[in-house]
Amino acid sequence: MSGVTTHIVDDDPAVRDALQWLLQSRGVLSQTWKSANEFLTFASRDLCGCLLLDVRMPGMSGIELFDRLRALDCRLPVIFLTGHGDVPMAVQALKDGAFDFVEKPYDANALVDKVLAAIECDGIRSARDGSILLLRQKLGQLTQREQEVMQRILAGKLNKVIADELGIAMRTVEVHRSHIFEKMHVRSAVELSQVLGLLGDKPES
Amino acid sequence: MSGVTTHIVDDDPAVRDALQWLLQSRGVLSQTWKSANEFLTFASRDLCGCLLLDVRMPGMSGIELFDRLRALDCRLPVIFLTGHGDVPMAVQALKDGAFDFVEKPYDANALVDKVLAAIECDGIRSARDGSILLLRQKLGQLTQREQEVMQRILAGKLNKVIADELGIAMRTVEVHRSHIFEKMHVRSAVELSQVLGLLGDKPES
DNA sequence: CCGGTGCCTGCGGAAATCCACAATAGTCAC
DNA sequence: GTGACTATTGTGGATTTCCGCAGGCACCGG
Repeated sequence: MSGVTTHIVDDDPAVRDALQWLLQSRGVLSQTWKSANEFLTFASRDLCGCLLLDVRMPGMSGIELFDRLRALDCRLPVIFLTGHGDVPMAVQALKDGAFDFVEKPYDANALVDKVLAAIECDGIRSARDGSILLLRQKLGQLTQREQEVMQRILAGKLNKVIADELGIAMRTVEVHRSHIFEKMHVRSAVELSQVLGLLGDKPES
Repeated sequence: MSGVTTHIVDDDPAVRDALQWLLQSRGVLSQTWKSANEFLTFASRDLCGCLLLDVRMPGMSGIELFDRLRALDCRLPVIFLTGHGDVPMAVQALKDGAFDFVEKPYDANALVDKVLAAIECDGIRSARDGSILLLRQKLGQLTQREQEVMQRILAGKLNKVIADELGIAMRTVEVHRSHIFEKMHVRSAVELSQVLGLLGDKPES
């Protein structure tokens, strides 16, 4: 597990250093990358913190890196930095889920504030993602049959009906039911439906 | 109930007419307003469609109108139109929840597409808002006591425990329970918790 | 005063849930 | 083959839920 780190991707060494120094002066750990590709080889789903991304770079652009990260299911909040941005580009980036879009030259204090906000936002997200992951893990422990039964329990069906639908004895349904509760760490169908409520919701922020 | 309408707010008559004509040519009904104030007197929570908003206007600016509408709980998706926009302004608007931010001169086809997207988005939102409203209405029909009981049912407590906590007989709890199910139009505690799941979720889109 | 509503309670029974104990059978890996 | 896991079923009983029937008490508006 890599800690909370701000990843800086920029082809200009001076910019990288300035940003790293700025963040360090405010107590924010950071790591720098010379190109989109370099970061991409390192990127994974479970990074924590945020990403400061230059738009215009030789090779892969920041925008393209952004898209690729999304494809890799990397949900790190992204703050774009650019000296040659225009409104449509900023709008598109934000609509695609970027956290912010800042023009160079940037205001140091404001930028740090944005980074801090992004980090906090990511903390919330990753906490929620964690509990969802745990939930999926528990769900994965369920047998095929148990999942079939669970689905019908959540539909509010009586054990008798479920047994009928699956062509098995009511007693068997009861056994599955108790196994489900045990594996999902809940003690009633109500709790179960509440816990599973998290899954259906869209992961917006 | 006013139907799905695109509201155009711009101080320039030529722009208003051009936009209205453009939208009409693509089958989108619209209504025009000469100023932010004029629209504000008309605005209400239950408008349907979208809002095309000029940023720079004499008197109240589009941004300010936007803020006021949010304060009035008017959730109409807003597309900003401006000839003098900059990146920070666009970023701020989008982060505040604007649907889009378009520079003049605009591309006619692209703009109409954005309007259509906004209208569709609003349709989804208003449908969800409608069901939430209905839900709150049903909740409002519940007696004080019934709400207390419901809360404990959702906590997964047994009737016996609930009776104990409220200092009443178990039979009474049962009566409340059945009244709750009846008023909420559900037939089990599981359904109840699922229906109420909609309320807890943030209304993002 | 009377009717309506909300809140509370008891009785008794049908139906459903929960659970311990006990057992059969198929699959799969070691 | 043996052991682990899964699916299945049964018996029997304790507990809980659900519901109709019946009644009491308080408050409030006509």
